[in-house]
Amino acid sequence: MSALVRNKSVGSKSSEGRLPCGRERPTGHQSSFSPQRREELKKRLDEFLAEQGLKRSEQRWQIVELILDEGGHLNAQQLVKKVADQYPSIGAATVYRNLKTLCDAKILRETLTDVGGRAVYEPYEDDHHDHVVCLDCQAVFEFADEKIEKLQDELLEEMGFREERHRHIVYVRCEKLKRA
Amino acid sequence: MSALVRNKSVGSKSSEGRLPCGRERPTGHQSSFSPQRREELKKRLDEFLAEQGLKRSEQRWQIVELILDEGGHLNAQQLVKKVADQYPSIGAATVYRNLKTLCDAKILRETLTDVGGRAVYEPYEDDHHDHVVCLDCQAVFEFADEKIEKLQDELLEEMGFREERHRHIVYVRCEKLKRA
DNA sequence: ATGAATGCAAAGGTTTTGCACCCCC
DNA sequence: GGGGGTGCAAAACCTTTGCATTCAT
Repeated sequence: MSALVRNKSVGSKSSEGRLPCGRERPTGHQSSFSPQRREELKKRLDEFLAEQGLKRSEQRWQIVELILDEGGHLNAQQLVKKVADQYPSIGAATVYRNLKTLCDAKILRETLTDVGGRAVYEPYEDDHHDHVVCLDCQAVFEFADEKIEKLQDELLEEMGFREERHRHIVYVRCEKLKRA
Repeated sequence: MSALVRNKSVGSKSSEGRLPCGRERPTGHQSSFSPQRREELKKRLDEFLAEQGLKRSEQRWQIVELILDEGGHLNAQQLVKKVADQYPSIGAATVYRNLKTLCDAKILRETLTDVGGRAVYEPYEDDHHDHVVCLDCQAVFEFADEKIEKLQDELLEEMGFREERHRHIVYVRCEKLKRA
């Protein structure tokens, strides 16, 4: 089918191979990046920092490593918590400031997929995709379908608008997952 | 076409027939409810309150009237502000508590269409629709398309999920509106 | 040494909660 | 009169900002 499905991210405890709700992850799930991808992203950040005259502080890299460990979608609070656990001396303000920098560097991008309406950060990629979010455990999956996008654009055109960007989120519940 | 387009709501100053950005509203826009619809909704609320053993306080009805005046989508802060303007003695907590009650009563429903990621309340209706939101002026319009919904459900099915609910928001910008 | 980055704390903004008082049924 | 509702203030949250200090270059 036309659906490009990449279940590659998840909520708060990625290292254990389980969803936040305690279930096994769906097969095919990538809980963190390949070493190559990690290096690529760090190199990209390095270049950005150099270009912009910004600095390579230790905290910056510690935060980046944690984000890369996570491998997928996470929101600011999750990251703040993760950082507080690993590096108690790093303050929340630093995390927020670095999230902003990482978005500027196009290492991350902000999307609004969170159940509570908060921003979720995901690895920046040029391809577009939308999200499936579990209302019970906050796990986030991705989906993409050009047919839907095409219909949407035609519809907006008819309405006299032009899409700037969009967000299409489908909510599901753990208990009703047929797999995982 | 299959698109059911009902441009019936808008941001903060509905009484003036203009969008928040100062433009004229698109033709066909309904800035508030018909007297019949208002009565129907108030009756529905009345019944709900009676059923639940809740009370008909004056403040409750004042808030409801303001919501009905608005006629469309508004978020909690907009309502708090509106209430503070009209009835300075009503506190914000009362507004929030009543918003919750109105959702329970299925007079309103919560959707997450707001640019800042905050909940927007809209009249509860059994039909489903999605939203077009202007990033510049926060105006909210509705759209619906069964073809998109059908594709979406098929796709989710393929992924092994079952939709609980969804949110599909297309963002546009005032400067680029071809009409309005 | 110069400017960026950090940590801390304070301030902002939004929503929730506790509690005494009020008032609808 | 009893329980829901209100108002106020305080508390909870999350995020941003100011400022002195530290650190990278």
